[in-house]
Amino acid sequence: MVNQAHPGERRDRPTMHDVAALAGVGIKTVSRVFNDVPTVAPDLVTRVRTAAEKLGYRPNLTAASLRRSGGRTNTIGLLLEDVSNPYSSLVHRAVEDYARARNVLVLAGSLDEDHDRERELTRTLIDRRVDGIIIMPSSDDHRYIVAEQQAGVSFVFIDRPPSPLLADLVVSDNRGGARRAVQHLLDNGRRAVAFLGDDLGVYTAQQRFAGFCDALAETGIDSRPELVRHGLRTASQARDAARELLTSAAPDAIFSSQNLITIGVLETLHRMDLHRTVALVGFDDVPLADVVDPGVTVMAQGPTGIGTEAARLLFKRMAGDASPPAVYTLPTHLIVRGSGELPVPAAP
Amino acid sequence: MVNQAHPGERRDRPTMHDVAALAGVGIKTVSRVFNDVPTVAPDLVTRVRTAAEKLGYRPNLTAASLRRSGGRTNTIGLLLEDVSNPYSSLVHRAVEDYARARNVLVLAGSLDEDHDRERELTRTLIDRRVDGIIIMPSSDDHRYIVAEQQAGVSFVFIDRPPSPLLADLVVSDNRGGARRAVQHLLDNGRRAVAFLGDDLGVYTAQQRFAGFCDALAETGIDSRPELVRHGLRTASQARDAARELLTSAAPDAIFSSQNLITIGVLETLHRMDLHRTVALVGFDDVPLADVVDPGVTVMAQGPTGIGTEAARLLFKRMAGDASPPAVYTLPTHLIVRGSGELPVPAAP
DNA sequence: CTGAAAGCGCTTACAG
DNA sequence: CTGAAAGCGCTTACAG
Repeated sequence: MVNQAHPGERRDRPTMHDVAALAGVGIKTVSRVFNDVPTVAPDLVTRVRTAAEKLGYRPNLTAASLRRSGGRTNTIGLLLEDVSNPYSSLVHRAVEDYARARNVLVLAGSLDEDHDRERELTRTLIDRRVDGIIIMPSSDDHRYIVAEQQAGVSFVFIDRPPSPLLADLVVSDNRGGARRAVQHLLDNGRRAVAFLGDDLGVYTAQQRFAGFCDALAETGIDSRPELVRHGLRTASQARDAARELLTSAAPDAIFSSQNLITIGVLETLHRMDLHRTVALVGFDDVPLADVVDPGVTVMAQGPTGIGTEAARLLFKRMAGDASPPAVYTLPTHLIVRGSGELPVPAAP
Repeated sequence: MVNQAHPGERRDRPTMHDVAALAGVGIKTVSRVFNDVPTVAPDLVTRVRTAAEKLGYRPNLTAASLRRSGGRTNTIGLLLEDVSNPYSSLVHRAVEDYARARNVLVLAGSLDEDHDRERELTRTLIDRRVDGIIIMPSSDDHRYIVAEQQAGVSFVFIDRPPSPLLADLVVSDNRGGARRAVQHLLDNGRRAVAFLGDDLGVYTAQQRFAGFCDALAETGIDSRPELVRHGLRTASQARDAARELLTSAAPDAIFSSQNLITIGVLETLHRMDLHRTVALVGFDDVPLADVVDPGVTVMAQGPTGIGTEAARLLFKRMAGDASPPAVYTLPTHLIVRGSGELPVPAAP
């Protein structure tokens, strides 16, 4: 009778010893075969592979990494604001693709802008001995990474700088992109441009607000505090803030500094039937931007480019590059779709 | 002079031995302290914690799991169609939250509907000795998981059944949901309802098409092959297929069986200015569905519910539950927003 | 080219 | 309550 496995019956995993015994070789030979060491005699390779196949042997990579010089686990950590955020998840995919091509797996986690969670998750990743970490940080003090870097863990920051600047940073040109977005509204005849943004403590919000101010200053327009709203974190907060702002002040255009905010603003503009009157440019692209009427003009970032670049830098660091930390600024580009180019109503 | 760390200088990580030596205890005591064993004398706990703090000691969890009974790594794998797909990424977040609350980390990967990639990534996860795997499968033969289950790895499937049914499955009520969606179009006076869907080899596409047929049959409407398009995988393919279908046939309504397809169809309806004439109901919610005019009526699934339920089942299995595999069907719900309820034009 | 011994950083099993 | 020995499944360093 065949040794048929009984479902549910627990069976121990075979180890290198089992394979070695069945193949009639030493375990070191099994190790060589599974690590593709070329100097093993062909007939031994065959015997080992046959035995392994028969036993259903699979090497234990975590055990392997324990003794390996450098202790590399071939795993990297990726800490995002939220893995389900469209922007974050595109970064994630780019990092995954880059890593997978190099036989490295990605442990991803969401920080939700929580300082403590950043520390806690970083620590957890360290305890698993990841080889490197790509992080979209939520805290503003990163001195804790120094000890990890000395222990051999590489870091690359995304979107927001580590403080102090202890590791590479990959960012979009937030300030320049925001300036060009607002300039676009001004070029289209708008004069009372409102700003809706995230908490100013958030680096990107800060930079984009600075770009907003740059554009106004260059054109010689005074900034009007009643047209500015900070501290918006969700689409629904943005929706409410937009309604309040559109009711209390009279902007003729809105610059929304982030995709969730753009979505909230859009909802309000449509509800209040102002979508053909008040111009809108958003920072960061949004899904369906093409389908809404008018289409949403945005200053787009390239999450894929950011993820790929961050992964490239991380692997370079993991390979031993010890040059000083640098900042990599990626360009943004304007996608014109209609909402930013509405005809200005004739003056009364 | 303080022993200031020199940046860039590589420094070995302290181990339990180092902590034990500094604290003047055995390594087993250090182990007990870091595992919160309550029977350690308070002063020893203090000495160990102080020494660990001073050395910057962090336990090596991968080493710990090696000897631990059961060899648990406190890591699970999550294989999705694409981590950057809005639906997949919401499932991911739900799984992450459930796992994190239990001190378990998630290794996520994208399968892109590729059979080989499923095998390959599953194998990679196994080689890292994950405790369990949640998978949205792309292949149609899952006998390979039996050996892994016997070795103690738990599996839960999402969206599509394993074949044969070797593990738990969590799915939306695809067939029933599709039937109700199409019924909704029929209830609103539509009679020539078109179907746009993914490859029929994909389980969900199959089920949703069956639901489409159910609704027509119940109402006594003959199915018309010229109104059906299968094999659509991307938004742009759907966009083109919709244009071709709307040109060649004359549907008065469209049921799009998936979010990317809904997006493609929407683009075409708007471009051809048919969005107020041809009714639309999509399966699965899409972003900005509220903002488009008319709003997009959808039969929504709950990715968060699916992720949470899958995680709950996986942890139950990992805790030792050996009951027979079961199918968990989660309800879908109709979100009425306008596109499915357009007034029917008066007959000529 | 091959393999026996030692060791990676922990936990288990056991003795005191 | 505490610790010395053995072992998890591999790789390193070394001898033949």
